[in-house]
Amino acid sequence: MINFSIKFQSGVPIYEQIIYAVKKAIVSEQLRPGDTFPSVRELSKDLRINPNTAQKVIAHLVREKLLIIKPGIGSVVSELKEATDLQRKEILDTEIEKLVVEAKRLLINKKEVIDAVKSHWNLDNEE
Amino acid sequence: MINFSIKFQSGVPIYEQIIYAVKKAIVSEQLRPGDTFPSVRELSKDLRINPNTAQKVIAHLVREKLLIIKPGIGSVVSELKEATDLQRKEILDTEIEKLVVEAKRLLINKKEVIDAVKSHWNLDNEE
DNA sequence: CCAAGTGTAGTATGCAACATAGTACACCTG
DNA sequence: CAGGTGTACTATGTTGCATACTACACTTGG
Repeated sequence: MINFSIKFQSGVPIYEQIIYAVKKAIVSEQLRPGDTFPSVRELSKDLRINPNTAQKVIAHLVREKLLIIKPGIGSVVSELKEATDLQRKEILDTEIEKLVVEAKRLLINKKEVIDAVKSHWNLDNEE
Repeated sequence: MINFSIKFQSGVPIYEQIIYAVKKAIVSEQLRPGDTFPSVRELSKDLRINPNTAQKVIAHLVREKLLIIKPGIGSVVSELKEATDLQRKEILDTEIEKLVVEAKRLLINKKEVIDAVKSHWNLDNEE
């Protein structure tokens, strides 16, 4: 049984879209630590994607420590981990800089951006 | 003469890196409206990239209305334009949601994120 | 006028990523 | 021990990226 939803859109790799959907589900507590996660074959069948693509998704999520492999069983949602210094720098420096540059070039106010952050922080329950 | 700097890093398309560097230069006022921008051939020579790639960069920037073509002359930095509703939605909804999801999964505080936004907003003069 | 520079368009090649299909193996569970 | 699990291959087709090269219509500046 699948416990998150996806609407595929072209232009973005399928496996990235799935990974993001899973992260969103975890962050919004639709998926909680300890919950079982679909196996490679189950995921590929339910989402009608290739087993290789499903395997790619799970491998990524394991490498990012969002899933833990239970040999012979499947995988399980893990507890959230603190960011490494490198991950922290990537977000707070690189990613946010990109966001600010794009906002500034489109003449979007600082307040609008910060309000949007606050807004998304409090409700991650979209559709 | 090139009036912005780039350090290429692998994994990201060259043309995207250049586009971003130009945006950053404009936003930080190292490039101002009316300034002349390198021609396709000049850009390809100075950055040692293929003319096609340079053309791709300029075409993108023109389509985003950051440059204006002066036929026979070259191109010129344009005034910043207000975002369309679609661009505004893309940033304030999609992009910021992605940022928040990634921050939350890495247990980064809301305050840290907002402070980083404020910080990047005031000084775009790195290195 | 005209040489030189401009943007633009086209063909072609090599490379890598993405998604697909199919097969196979070692492992653990029930 | 049958069946499910993750994992690892090979292979194909498509797409995007970067390169090389040629060509054309345009405008500038001498």
